[in-house]
Amino acid sequence: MCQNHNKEKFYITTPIYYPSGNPHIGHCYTTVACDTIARYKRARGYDVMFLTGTDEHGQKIEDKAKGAGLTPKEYVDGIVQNFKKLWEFMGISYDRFIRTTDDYHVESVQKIFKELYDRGYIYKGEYRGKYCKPCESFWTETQLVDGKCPDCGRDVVDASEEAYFFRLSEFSERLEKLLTETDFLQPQTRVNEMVNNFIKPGLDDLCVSRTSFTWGVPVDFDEGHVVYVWVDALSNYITALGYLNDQYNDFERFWPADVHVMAKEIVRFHSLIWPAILMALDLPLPKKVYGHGWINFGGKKMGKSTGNVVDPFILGDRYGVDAVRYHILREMPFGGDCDFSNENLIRRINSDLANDLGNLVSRSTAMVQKYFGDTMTRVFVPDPSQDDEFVGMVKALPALVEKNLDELQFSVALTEIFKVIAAANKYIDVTTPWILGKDEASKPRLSTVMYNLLESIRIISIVLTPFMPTTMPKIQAQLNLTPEQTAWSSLYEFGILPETVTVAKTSPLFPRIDIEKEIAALNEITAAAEKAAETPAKPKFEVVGIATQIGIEDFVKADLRVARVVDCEPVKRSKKLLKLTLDDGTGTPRIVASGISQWYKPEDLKGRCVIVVANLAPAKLCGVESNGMILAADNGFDADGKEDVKVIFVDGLNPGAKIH
RNA sequence: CGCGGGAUGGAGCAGUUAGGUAGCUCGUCGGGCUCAUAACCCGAAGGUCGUUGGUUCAAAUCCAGCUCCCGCAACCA
Repeated sequence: MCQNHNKEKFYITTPIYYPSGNPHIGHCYTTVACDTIARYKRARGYDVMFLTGTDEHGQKIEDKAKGAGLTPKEYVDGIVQNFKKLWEFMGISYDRFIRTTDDYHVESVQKIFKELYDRGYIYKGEYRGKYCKPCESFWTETQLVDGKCPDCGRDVVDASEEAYFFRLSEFSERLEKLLTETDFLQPQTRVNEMVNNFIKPGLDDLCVSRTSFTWGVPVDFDEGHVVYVWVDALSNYITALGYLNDQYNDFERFWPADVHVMAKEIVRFHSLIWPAILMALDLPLPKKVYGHGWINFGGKKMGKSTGNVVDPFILGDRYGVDAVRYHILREMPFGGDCDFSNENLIRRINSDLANDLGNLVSRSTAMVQKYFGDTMTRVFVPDPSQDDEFVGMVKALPALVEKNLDELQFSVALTEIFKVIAAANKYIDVTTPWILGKDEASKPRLSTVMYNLLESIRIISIVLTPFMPTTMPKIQAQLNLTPEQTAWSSLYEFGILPETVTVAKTSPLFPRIDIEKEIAALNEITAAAEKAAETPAKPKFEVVGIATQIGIEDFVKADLRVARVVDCEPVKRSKKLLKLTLDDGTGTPRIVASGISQWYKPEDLKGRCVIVVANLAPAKLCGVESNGMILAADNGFDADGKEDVKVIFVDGLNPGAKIH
């Protein structure tokens, strides 16, 4: 338990992922990035704790499980296996994997919740919101669609439930200082967003318990309450170290975390809520929170099928896991988003990995064999005009890589490494070994040239190992390097490679890919996958359950009228709304906003007669005051699997006619 | 006037914090080389840096307005 305590520690985490679906390339990015840092830090001699895991509670999981006919635990057990399989496949060297359903975590969360309660940071209050009875869900005003439940489209009612709240508002000042006066949150651009959007308008206390679902950690001192996501999920970073549990005993050793890495959409929780919880517990704060960008597909967010094969298993199988790791880390700029396409992936593999790196190793080892046989002994014959610039670049590389990896700038680090690879290829052109090889007298000079090349390849292979942990050892094996000669500490000297070196030639490390054939093949896979996904989904119309019985007196309250659409235009700043001007027979134009722009264009509606709920209380939607509601039917799903909605048209009837 | 990010040669990006000859990768074209995975090296073409106006000797960079794209909008995990 006390081993390694003379070493400096380094604690890095991914978020715990939500297993409501299988892992995808976005999860891969975060995890591969953390893995690369973890490997790098281990190589530099740190005692590393690399944590990942899954956040398994909540309504959504409960629903998904129900849909699949499983218990929530059965459901997440399956998905979690897929996460673990993917991490193994991707070569992720995590030290610990936490599941929020693990007993020790549950135990700790209950204690943390109680501790916060005892300290007065959690209090019992009332959670108010809009409630949809059939869905048993609470919604905020802003989540409602046309004032209705975004899930089922039915009416919602004002309702409240008893809930516990965390006094987040008390931490505003300390949080603002933390964000604006330290480099806690990286990259810096995210700070403005947090401060302007959340701190300045004033932080509200946070609802941290629920009674509307049961799949979660029970509040042990108040039956019926379940700990809501924040305390449950965020605290994984300390419970996984043994905070308030007996499962582990590393909290003193590893906390505070050196860096929490995550995608930008959950930066808010990690830079506001999590520090506040820690402040309330009187615990040290993590040193850094790093929010990276997203992998997009042609500008679209990932998730839907876009004609790209993005299944990491398929890509890894076809091109090698290291190539996929390399590509996503190389492509993602610091702080920004990147576009992912199979074409770019293949291009990058061909140009960087096959042509530049793979071919460099191949031609270098081949020349040693050709001119010296398997074993070469260097006779030192330098030529400063040819050697010095190149050797200087190689010597400068380790420091550059370290600097950029310390700042999580993967893309820049790789760019620097590949500049040296390009310089090595150029060095071959400048020194023309094939000419030196023709004359026995120039063999000594040739041996120096080849030595410099092999030594630079040794160094390149070491700095690339955290990125490509499978392929680099192959290169090192070709040069017969010992562990001492591949240690990170051996980077700081040019000339570690023995004077007498034996090389082996192997098959290409990164075979070139025929881009057109490959894209065609991938498109076929995509098409097949889409077809498979579509087929069972097609006849998708489900009759939703009939709502609670009402009396005639309830029904007649609704005044339904025929109305003619006089004018219609899209609502600015809204994706779903159309603004309709109706003639309802009263002579006064009636403005109604309706969330149907996905299915109807303004010209589809103009002049047609619809049914309007005429006595509905006005509601303001995206700046438009809506007086009433158009009747429409949820018609299940169309051929593309998208929701289908049809407006009820009653063309030919008199505007104003009452319907009963 | 909700908040934030973006708009730079055919594609993808850097450069904008501290204004001073517009850079990288891929692609295209021409040349070189032949050790190598038809790869490597050199060179060329290609941009009024979204738009309008302002500050300045000088603006991709600073200021103001506008257009378009993307994301977020607090209890969504």
